[in-house]
Amino acid sequence: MREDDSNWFARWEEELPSPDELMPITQTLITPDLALAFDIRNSTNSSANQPVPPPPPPLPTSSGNGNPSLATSQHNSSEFAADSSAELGSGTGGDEPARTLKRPRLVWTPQLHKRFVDAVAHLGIKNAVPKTIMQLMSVDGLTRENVASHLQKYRLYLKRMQGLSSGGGGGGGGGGGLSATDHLFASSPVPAHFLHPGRPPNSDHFLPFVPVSALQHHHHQQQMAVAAAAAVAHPQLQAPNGQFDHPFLARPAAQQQAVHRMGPPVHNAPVPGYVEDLESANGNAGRKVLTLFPTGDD
DNA sequence: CCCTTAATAT
DNA sequence: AATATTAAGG
Repeated sequence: MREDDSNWFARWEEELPSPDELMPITQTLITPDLALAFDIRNSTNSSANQPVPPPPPPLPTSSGNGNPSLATSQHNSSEFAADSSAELGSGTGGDEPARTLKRPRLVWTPQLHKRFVDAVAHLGIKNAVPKTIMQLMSVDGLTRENVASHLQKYRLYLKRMQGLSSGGGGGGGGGGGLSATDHLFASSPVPAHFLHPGRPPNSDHFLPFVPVSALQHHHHQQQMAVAAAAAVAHPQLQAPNGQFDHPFLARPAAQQQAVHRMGPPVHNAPVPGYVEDLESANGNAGRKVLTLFPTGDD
C-alpha cells in the first residue's frame, strides 16, 4: 500500500551496503565488456573529419531569459584502462572478449531526453541530424544510432501531436490520440517551433542549452544510479503530466576525439555509463540496461 | 557517406 | 513497451 512507497524512500539508504563495497562492483561490471565497447565507438569515422558546422558551444543566454546562467565546463575524463592481464580467461566464456560485443540497451531517462530536445532546439530543425545532435549532446557512450532511433520516434511523436492539436480539446489523455507510449516525450516541453514547420524562431531563441556543470563528485553516484534505475522501474513516480524536475545535474561528456593515454591505473571512476540489472515481473528479467547520466548532485 | 522512413527483431 | 537493427530510397 501507500506506506510502502514512503518507507521505500526512507529506508532506501539502509539497503545499500556501503559505498566502498559498491564501487568495486560497478567497476567490475563496466570494465570487461563496456570498456571495450565504448572504446571502439561505432561508426567508420576514422578520418579526422569535422564536417560539422561550428556547434556553438558558448551560448550567450538570451536576455530576458528566466533561466539562470550556468557554467559551461566540459571536461570529463572517461578514460578507463581495461586491465587485460587481470582478465584471466576463467569464468565466463573463457575466450577473450569478442570484438562483437553488444552493448546493453540505452535507457532514455527524462534527463537524457531533455538534453536531446535542447540539442535539437539549438541546432534547428534542419541541422538536427543524428550526428550533430549526438555531438552536441556530448554524452559519451551515446552512439549515432542511439540518437537516430530516438529521433525517429520523436519525429513521429511530433507529427502525431500536430495532427490532433487542432480543435483544441485534446481532452487530456483521453481519446485515442495519445498513447501511453509517449510518457518519455511528454516529460519534456516541446519547443513551439517544432510543431510549426516553416517558421523559424524569431530572432532570439531562448534555450541556452543546458550547460553541463562539471561535477566531479564521486560518492553519491551509486545512489544516483539507483535513483535513475528506480525512475525507470517506477515510471509512475514521475509526474505523468507535469514536469519531471529533479535537482539532478547533467553530466558532461568526455572529450571525444581527444585520446589521452593514462598508463597507470587511476582511481578515477567517471563511469561513462551504468549497467544495472533490471528485473521485470514480466518475464523480462536478466536483461541489462545502460543508464547514462549518473549525474552527481550534492 | 549520411539521413530518413518503414518494417522488423529483440 | 522501448530500443535496436535492417532495408530501401535520396
